[in-house]
Amino acid sequence: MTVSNKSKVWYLERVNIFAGLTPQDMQEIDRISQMIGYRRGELIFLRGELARAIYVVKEGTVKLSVMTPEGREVTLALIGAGDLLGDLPLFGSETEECDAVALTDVLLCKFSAAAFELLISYKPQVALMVIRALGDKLREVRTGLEAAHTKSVNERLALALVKLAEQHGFRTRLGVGINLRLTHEELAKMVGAARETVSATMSKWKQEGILTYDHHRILIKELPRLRELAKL
Amino acid sequence: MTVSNKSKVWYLERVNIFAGLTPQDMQEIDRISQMIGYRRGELIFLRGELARAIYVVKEGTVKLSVMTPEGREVTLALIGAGDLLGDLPLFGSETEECDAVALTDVLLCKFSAAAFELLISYKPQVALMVIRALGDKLREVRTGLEAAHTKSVNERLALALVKLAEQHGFRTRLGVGINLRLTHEELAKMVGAARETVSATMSKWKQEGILTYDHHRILIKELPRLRELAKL
DNA sequence: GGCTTTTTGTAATCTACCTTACAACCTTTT
DNA sequence: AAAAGGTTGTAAGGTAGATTACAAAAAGCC
Repeated sequence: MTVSNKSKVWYLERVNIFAGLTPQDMQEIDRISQMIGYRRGELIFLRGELARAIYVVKEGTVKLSVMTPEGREVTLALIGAGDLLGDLPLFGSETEECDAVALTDVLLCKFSAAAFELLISYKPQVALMVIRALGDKLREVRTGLEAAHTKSVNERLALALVKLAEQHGFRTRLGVGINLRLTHEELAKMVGAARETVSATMSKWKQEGILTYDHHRILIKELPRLRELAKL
Repeated sequence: MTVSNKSKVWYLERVNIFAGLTPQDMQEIDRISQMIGYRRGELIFLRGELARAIYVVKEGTVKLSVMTPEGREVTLALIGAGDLLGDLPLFGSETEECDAVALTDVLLCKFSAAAFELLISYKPQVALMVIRALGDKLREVRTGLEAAHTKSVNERLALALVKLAEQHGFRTRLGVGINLRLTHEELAKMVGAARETVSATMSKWKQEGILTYDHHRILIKELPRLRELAKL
């Protein structure tokens, strides 16, 4: 599903990677990129595919995951608006290293490897922002690894929910809502746990009034208590 | 311990980040950088310190770790020759996010944040190599996270040893040696396990002839079998 | 060479969490 | 409306691996 090429600039202005560029620069970026939309559930790329393009997420969120040889899925990251997506040769890998699926309807800005590389070569500002974005990702995954090695499943779950609330949540009168239609199964894959354990803990927290959920929509009612539970 | 400033160029030539630069470029890098040595066990920086410099490892290996609030240490990565070290503002963080300790005697090439940023700004080639280096790191930590979420302690230990053999090992007639003076405690912090579990497994593998160790020096005798055990 | 400190080996508990197993429910399809 | 498929709640049983606890061995230090 390819979207009209007009007025991408409007979107691009609020993207991290391109922050602080002049309108002319934005038009140049507009020229060399292409807008692509995906529906919830659609596949963006698969592990092992030739990495021919890099994407910047404009709207929506993308799930990055890998399949173990035994067929278990592990979610490595959720990529939201303003983030980079893809493992292009530029980043040191010929092929994609993860599967990418649209978790919501998604709007992506697509660059060919060559175009992006060229852009970086004569817009050092963009290079710096890419470096910063990668640094942020690295830090986030490291936090996840630390958690996996030292925290209990419940602590990791609380941590994941806090992070979701911060990065994808929206304030309401009753608390922070998360609109990603995450099933307990999905949460389990994010924290590295069995779905049953996640269900048990979620329903306990629901009873304790820390959060609610319905139709795969989570509402965090007491974020501070969740923070405590995450030992953060 | 600061080392003489002469003839750094000789070293710099074999560093990933600066691969493919001209001799003039190397001299420019020589001019804006500073060589620093650390002894085994010395502290390079601590989490929370202002990140004022970035380092490129010339020789030796550095351990990156974090301390949990409860006082447990988690090893996040070993940084070897040619790698980047440090969380400078450029990467999106004002302060260092980890502790860095010299695991062997180490020789580092130190850049001030400003100098490095400037270097990147007018040497896009360097920017590309930095991006590649960060991409590699990211992929490595993701593999670790996947392992933490799906593999058993023994599989993770086997995996860590295979990686050590590949990245820090040297071939001998009897197998691949690892000269990092790693105690079982250190191995445990790398794979997220209790030291006792690591000791038990190591001594089992020693008896089975897969590896030996003595004086904290590990010799992998049957790398292929270790790969099997890692389910790789 | 003796003394202290660190590292290793091993074994007996104990527990968090996975696995297995259903039943109820909800959602989408026919 | 019924059927099929996916999601959730809950509980019993099993196990990997943490914890605790020592003793032996090695390494660094005086």
